[in-house]
Amino acid sequence: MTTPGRGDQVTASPATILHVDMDAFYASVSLRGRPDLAGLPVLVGGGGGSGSGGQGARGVVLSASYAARRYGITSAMPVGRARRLCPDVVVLAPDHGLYAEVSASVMAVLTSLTPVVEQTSPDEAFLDVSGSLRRHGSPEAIAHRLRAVVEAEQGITCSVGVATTKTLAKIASARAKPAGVLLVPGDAAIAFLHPLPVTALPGVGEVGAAALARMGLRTVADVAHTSERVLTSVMGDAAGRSLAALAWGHDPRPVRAREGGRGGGRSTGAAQTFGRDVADPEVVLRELLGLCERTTARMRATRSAGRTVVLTVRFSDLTTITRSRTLPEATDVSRDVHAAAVGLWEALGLQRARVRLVGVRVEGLVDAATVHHQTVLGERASGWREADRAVDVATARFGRGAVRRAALVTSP
DNA sequence: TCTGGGGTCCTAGGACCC
DNA sequence: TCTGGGGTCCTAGGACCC
Repeated sequence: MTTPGRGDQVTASPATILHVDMDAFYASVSLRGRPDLAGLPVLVGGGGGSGSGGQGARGVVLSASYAARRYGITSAMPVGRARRLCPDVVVLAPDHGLYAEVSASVMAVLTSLTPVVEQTSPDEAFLDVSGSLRRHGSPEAIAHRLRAVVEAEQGITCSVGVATTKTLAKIASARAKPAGVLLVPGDAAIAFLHPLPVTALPGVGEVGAAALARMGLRTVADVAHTSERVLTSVMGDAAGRSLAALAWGHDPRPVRAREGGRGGGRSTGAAQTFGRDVADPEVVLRELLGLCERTTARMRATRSAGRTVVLTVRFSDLTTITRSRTLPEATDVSRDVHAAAVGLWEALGLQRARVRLVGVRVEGLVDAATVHHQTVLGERASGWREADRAVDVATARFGRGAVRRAALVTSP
């Protein structure tokens, strides 16, 4: 509790929410093991095109070092374009196992400062430190300490925003980069927020910004002084309402500690861009089988099952369609998902279409334990579930690809 | 020689039920 | 025997985020 001294503006709430964001996370982690590359333009990315033919030309930048950013290289940019911007850029393949390890270590540091940690991605988290002030000092002191500990223990830097709400803390951490701490006290929120461009608000991307610009709205202040009715008419109901609130710093969402991060999620899936566009349906179908197995293996590993199977097809002109089918009961059986996906593919009736990408997702995930398997009278117990388990066990022991469906084994 | 892969959330229309 | 409107489910597409 604060002791109200003279002149203390007793404002709504103190700034006790922290947003921690690792700086150029994947690139920084990969560079730890390569001191010879320190300070050089480096990007993590590429890969891509494990499908038939072609070679990594279709990769994008996952993360770029700050030296690389000075050449205009940004994440999500095609690697080819990055190379044109900076011919000397060093391209490293991603190491997701390592990133997961470092991420867990960083989250452990955060959890040592407060139990209220909400991880939102491998390299970002919100903290509510209102219960930790007596033990660890002011929110700003905690932010500086956390930054120092992460850097000392993990050899990578992060930036921290400190504010009264999640959105303000997130905007602040972005403005603190790299390796900084930015505190936005409650009574300074509007002065901080209003001069910023609308794209500073989470949820406003290229399309949203263009729509707002057509009405002459470019800064957060412009949005703040526009009625919610007008905003919803341009941006849609939900986005308009949230925009009207965020522009005045309002954001009631609490920081929610996640229980152990167990296999939650509402959907899961996999997609593959071919190294070269594919016209042969057999190739597409073979890829589809692999994608279904990858997806359902992940579901079994997280003990989830789902009912809606979604097929995604992207054509050579980049137009993308989705088709979905909802099953009578949730499943994690590879064969069920595959059957639905193939049914959706065949219903498209494509003739000689040039396919760039296929994907499979399963939506409406629930805890697999809650799914009751009614066996229809007279139907033989299928055994496919047991077959999947056997594959999972073998894969765990011998690695991915140890066991494959006959259709996946390409003959020489 | 453009634009990956993993997700979340929202919208909108039609079916269907009350 | 005219017909309002709400709720939910399903499907398709799109914006956005990391």
